[in-house]
Amino acid sequence: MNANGFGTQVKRGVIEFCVLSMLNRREHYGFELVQELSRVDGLLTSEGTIYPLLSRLRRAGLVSPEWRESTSGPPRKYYRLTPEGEHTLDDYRRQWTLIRDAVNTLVSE
Amino acid sequence: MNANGFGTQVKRGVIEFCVLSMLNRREHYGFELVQELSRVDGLLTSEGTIYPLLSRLRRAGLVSPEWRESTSGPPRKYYRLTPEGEHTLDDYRRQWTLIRDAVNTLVSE
DNA sequence: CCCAGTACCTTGTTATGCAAGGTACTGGCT
DNA sequence: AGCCAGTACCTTGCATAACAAGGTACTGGG
Repeated sequence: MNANGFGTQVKRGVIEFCVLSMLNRREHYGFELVQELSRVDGLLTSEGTIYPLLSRLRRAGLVSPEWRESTSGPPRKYYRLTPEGEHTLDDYRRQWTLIRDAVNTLVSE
Repeated sequence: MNANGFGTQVKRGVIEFCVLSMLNRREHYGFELVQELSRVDGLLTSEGTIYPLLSRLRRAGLVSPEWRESTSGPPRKYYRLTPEGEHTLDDYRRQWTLIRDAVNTLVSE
């Protein structure tokens, strides 16, 4: 609960920020987000994190989903950012920069 | 719950990292930590965050407290890092660097 | 004499990462 | 035919931590 705790806690909110950014670049479906995030060192995540997150984002009106068939498996639910999602992403970018720089300053001494 | 949510969630764990770093530089008492952290843009925090955090750190053996009199008010509980605390701080530094760089990469496109 | 400041603490609410489990379809191996 | 791994969606329950709000106790100034 300690060795893993730090990563777990910091990821709170950071994951949401990352997902919004990825959806801003191009649309993704949930399973794809899990795989791409897990490939990044330090952001290992799971379906139990991403699917509820996507539901929250949809309920908040930040993303909109669209079912689409796949030739190689079950249908996929693609998500893209809404205008409100873009606005929120801008907000998060500012807050992330603030916090990141604050931490770097406090910690580098 | 959205405008403030991001900051709140990202701070989870980040605050612990900051406190450990500050205690590594020199000993601090709780009220002092609240004031110094609140002076930093983006890390605004409160006693309801810091005191429980210090208790957790003490129970985990990462910090050790020491009461000391003050000439200008109630006695203060000064905390300093234990050797185990220093070890944990090194760990957190590595994890923070990983996550910070991962987020910066994912987000800057 | 009260009120603001310093300094400690706790309780309850809320949010969210994650493990674990469930459904359903496809394709390959034996 | 039978089975298992992979793809893709989802939910429930647990543990954790930030924060608001409230409580205690001492000090010094108006």
